[in-house]
Amino acid sequence: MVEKRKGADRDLVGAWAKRCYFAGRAVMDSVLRPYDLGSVQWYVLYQLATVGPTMQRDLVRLLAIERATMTGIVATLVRKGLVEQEPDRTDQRQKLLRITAAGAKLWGELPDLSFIRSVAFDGIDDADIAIAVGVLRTATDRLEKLLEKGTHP
Amino acid sequence: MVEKRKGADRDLVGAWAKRCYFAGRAVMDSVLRPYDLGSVQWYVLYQLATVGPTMQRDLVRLLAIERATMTGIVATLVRKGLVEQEPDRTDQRQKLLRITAAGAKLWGELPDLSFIRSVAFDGIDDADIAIAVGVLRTATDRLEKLLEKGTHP
DNA sequence: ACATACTTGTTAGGTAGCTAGCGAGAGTGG
DNA sequence: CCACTCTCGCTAGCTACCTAACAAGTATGT
Repeated sequence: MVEKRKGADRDLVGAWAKRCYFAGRAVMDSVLRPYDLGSVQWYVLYQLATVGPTMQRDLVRLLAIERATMTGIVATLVRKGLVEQEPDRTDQRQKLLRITAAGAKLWGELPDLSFIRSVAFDGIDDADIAIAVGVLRTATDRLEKLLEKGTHP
Repeated sequence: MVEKRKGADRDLVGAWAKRCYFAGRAVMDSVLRPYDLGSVQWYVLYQLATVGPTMQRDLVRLLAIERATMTGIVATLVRKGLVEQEPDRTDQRQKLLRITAAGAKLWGELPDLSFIRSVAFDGIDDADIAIAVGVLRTATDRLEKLLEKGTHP
């Protein structure tokens, strides 16, 4: 009876990964809305506020998004006056990102977001969470490799 | 040594859920690009081709997206001539979606996408997949409930 | 019968992702 | 030294997600 439809959950991992991602982002967005900040903008500010000035291309790698996507996010933060962008002295192609005084002030006013993770995962067995991470990581690796091969003749 | 940092994986579930979702969508998009179709457009076509004419608001519920998002996706499919949209006779608010001849023809030419799930999950223990689904579902439920309470005073 | 409330879809505007293609700067081989 | 290639960021244009506000149609309560 347990074997009713073997592997039926395969169909669901992707769907739930999507819904979980969007649910988490929705909570984050709703907390950040009063501050007129998006979730990825928050992450860039987090990096610049807690780690320090960072090269734009390093942030691209950290967030695992495309260069073009980062361009837009940085442009928004610069437009709002929260972040400064200046060319590196030795390599003029790269740009260094630095939080501004206004950005640091806003960062100080933002609420702590760690409650989101608590709500989502408190009480769930750590071993189960480790298994979930393993499944997602394996699937992602395989899909990303497939994509590489497919596009790179 | 295993207990090094209890619950460290909590920080990762969200990140991997996101990457897994985007990796899957990227593969889907790259297969569908030659046909000038996006992943959600594919799903709408799938529904209309295999199940039959469907009310727009039912599709909204099936895909768990907002009405406004669906408006855009349907508009694109109508513009391409793949789908027809007509008001229901008894309830003029609702709109019925139906695949067109051109849509059915295109549907017949599309490749099978099930290989994506095989690549992602083949060889992974079914029990582990079930656990992953459980973790994602639990976290999603809690986040969605939190959001409901927060926005609905 | 009519005011009120709910449902459905649309419009407007914003966030976050993508590809394709360009240009400028930096590195490399002949 | 010059051509070639690679890297980094930007632009343009697309998909897919969201909220907020509105209009039209339906349902409901007095």
